[in-house]
Amino acid sequence: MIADLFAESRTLTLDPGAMLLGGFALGVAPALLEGVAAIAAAAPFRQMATPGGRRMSVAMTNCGAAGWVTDAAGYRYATADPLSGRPWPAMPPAFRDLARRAATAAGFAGFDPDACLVNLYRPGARMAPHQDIDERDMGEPIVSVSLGLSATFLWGGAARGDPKRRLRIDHGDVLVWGGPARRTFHGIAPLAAGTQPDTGETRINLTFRRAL
DNA sequence: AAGTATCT
DNA sequence: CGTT
Repeated sequence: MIADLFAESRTLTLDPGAMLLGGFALGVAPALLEGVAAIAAAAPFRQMATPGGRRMSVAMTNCGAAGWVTDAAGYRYATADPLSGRPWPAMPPAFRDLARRAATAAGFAGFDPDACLVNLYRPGARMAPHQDIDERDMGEPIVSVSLGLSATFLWGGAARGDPKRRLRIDHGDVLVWGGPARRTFHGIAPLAAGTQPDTGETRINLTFRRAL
């Protein structure tokens, strides 16, 4: 059946423990973007500094009990926004629900994120390949939601120098990785300029983690 | 090094 | 290469 073939083509296994769920978040994308606006009103996007002193091209904020931060002191999770001293905005129920459903679809039932890093990419913004290794329990997966402008996702291997696959990720796509793929090096190529109906000239990424 | 520059 |  054509519909089944289409549905099949929307899911791609990258490696054992790593899946691209094409369009998985499309239906809730408007609700997610409303949530992002509310979060940014309370905890504005800001370009953090790496421990090496370079300003990141991606602007970030967080919601949930913990938020990922970086500054001269290093990479870590913080329960308060360093800009305001107040707790990060609560994780909207629609965020948590989407993350849990995506994790379950990828074989990680029971995922309960306590942190959501919100990344804002403008044209030229990028994320150099890295591992997500600041979380306490590496047995918990990562759920990454793409909204707005399409991007090129770089999917590497267990070592920094491993070759990277280049995957186009579009509005509503969700990537989930865990288990044997949990420490895979990954990144985002410099964002190409463009316009998208829901987010204008930007890409928004929501990355859900169990941090604490 | 979740950063960049520079060379083959 | 270096406010890792």
